[in-house]
Amino acid sequence: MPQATAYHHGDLRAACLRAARELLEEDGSAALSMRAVARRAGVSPTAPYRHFPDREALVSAVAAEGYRELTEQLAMAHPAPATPEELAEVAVAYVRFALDHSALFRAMFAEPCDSDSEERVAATAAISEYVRDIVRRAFPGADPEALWTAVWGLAHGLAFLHLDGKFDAATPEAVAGHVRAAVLALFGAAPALSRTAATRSR
Amino acid sequence: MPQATAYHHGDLRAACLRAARELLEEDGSAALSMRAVARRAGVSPTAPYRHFPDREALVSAVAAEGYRELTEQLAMAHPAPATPEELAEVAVAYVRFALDHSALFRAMFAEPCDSDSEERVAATAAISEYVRDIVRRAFPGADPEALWTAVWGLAHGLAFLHLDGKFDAATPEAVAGHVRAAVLALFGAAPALSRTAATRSR
DNA sequence: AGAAAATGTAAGCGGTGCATACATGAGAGG
DNA sequence: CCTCTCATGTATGCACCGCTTACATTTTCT
Repeated sequence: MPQATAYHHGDLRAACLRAARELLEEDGSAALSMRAVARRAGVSPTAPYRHFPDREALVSAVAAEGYRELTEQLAMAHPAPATPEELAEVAVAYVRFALDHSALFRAMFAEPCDSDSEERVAATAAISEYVRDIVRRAFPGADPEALWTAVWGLAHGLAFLHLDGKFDAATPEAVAGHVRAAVLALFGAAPALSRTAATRSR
Repeated sequence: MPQATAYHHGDLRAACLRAARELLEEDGSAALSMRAVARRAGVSPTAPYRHFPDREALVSAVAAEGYRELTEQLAMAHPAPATPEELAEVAVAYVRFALDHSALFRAMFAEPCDSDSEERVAATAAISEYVRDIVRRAFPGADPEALWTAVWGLAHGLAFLHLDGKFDAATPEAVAGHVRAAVLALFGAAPALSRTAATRSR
């Protein structure tokens, strides 16, 4: 571990990540810039390039942090969801994370990424695995590959649509209620749809 | 309608929109810039500002076009979907649109927008209405507000996850099969989940 | 101690959004 | 027909951006 001096920072990489997170939390609308990160870290504009080859690498690194935190939040919402209500709570946690850390969430999913960051793909693989396990436990009989995709997609889509202001997101409670209702409606309506389809095919 | 001369363009606003669309289609990774649009339209760098107060206004205008086109594509996939298979086809069309016009789709949904564009909110309202109507027709008994939200969210989430390379999107057929399977799995698995929940609650 | 590698700085290029001031020409009022 | 007005174009300039290249400082290895 390097020593901190007047000239050398000591742990600039970590300082950059911290600065980037702070900037994202403070101004969710502004795009993250290398120079702003450098300023925040109290260092010359080009210093961060010693630790991140380009802007995308920095974004990928903070995104990877975000993936890990999101996974934690989901686990905290319910350790092993099995009922529709419990699954809905996990979806609520997913959407809440997106709204509470909107800029970070956008960095994680909305920016085009070349997926060249090893740390990043590992973190996304981890969250995928987590959702997959939930679904496998909850739906022993179904096709897990198709179903975990659908569940993740549902939560992800609701998160993005809320983020973009397509739905009312005035209060956290309103959002939670909305997401819960949507998830439960989809699960609850499926039998009705199947019945309808069966009736029509007669 | 103004006349075109050597000095005055004639219909620069439309030319800017066309140029913006072309740039988005050509290089889906680069961010749309006012100056690039101006160059493409063969006009000075600041000329577009006469027709769009800022970059966001231009993006909103092309996004509004995108919403209308997306709605068309959905209608073309199936005029009045009622069965799970038909609904899945609409979802496939949604995801295909996102992948075929990835930069446009990102402009429509991934960029933070202050929703100050009247044209834009009207176009999003139209697509919302379209999905709502589909769901109302297909699910006469269910809570329409919650359910159309869920259906849109599902398609939207699958689109974004594919766009971000979270799933294999090598061929259009693979994507279509994936989306179809996900939608059908969610609808098909719901009864199984209910049964599981009922069993556990005993 | 001296060489080499790591990590910082300084300067500069071409790009961007956008504000401000100026140029052009089309259409309305007389 | 002439002039005035104003919509629509241009020119210029500022601050910011990502990133490169060259240079300075410090640590570490031999």
